[in-house]
Amino acid sequence: MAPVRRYWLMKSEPDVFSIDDLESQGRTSWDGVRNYQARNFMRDEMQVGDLVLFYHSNAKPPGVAGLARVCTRAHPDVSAQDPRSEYHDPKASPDNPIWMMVDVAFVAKFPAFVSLDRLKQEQILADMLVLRRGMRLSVQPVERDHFERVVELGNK
DNA sequence: GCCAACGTTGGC
DNA sequence: GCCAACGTTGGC
Repeated sequence: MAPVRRYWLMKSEPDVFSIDDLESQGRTSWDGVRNYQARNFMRDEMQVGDLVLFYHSNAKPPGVAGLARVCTRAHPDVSAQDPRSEYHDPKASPDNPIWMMVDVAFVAKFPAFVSLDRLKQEQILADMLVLRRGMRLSVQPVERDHFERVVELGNK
């Protein structure tokens, strides 16, 4: 039975890590997620091969900058155990890492950046999670129809 | 810089 | 378990 591919949106502040950074590095461990719901998506539902909308948050303008692919299952985010890391969590330990991450690989930078304003103009995307008021989740599922439409917009 | 929305913490 | 206080997110 072929696995059902899922689609995701992951937020990154481009001042910290942008789609260009991912392109030059090829792949990265998605460290620093410190929200349980976001962690649970990575830990419980992400599969190798899932595709990801790479979203630039806290940016001018905010929006979807490109595509990435999940290339590992979830594994411990060891930055939580590093006292010198800005992502340090004193409750995390080798026996109880608490926080998890996946690795993602660069797939493409969109020829046309899909701004948040542009997303809001699309009727078909009206109930996309990222457009919901107060939606702060940095890792969120995306419906296939929504994913495909965003990719169309990005490739225009 | 503002601030609404949300998640977490901790006293009770 | 409640909830006020606090910290963070993230668009504007």
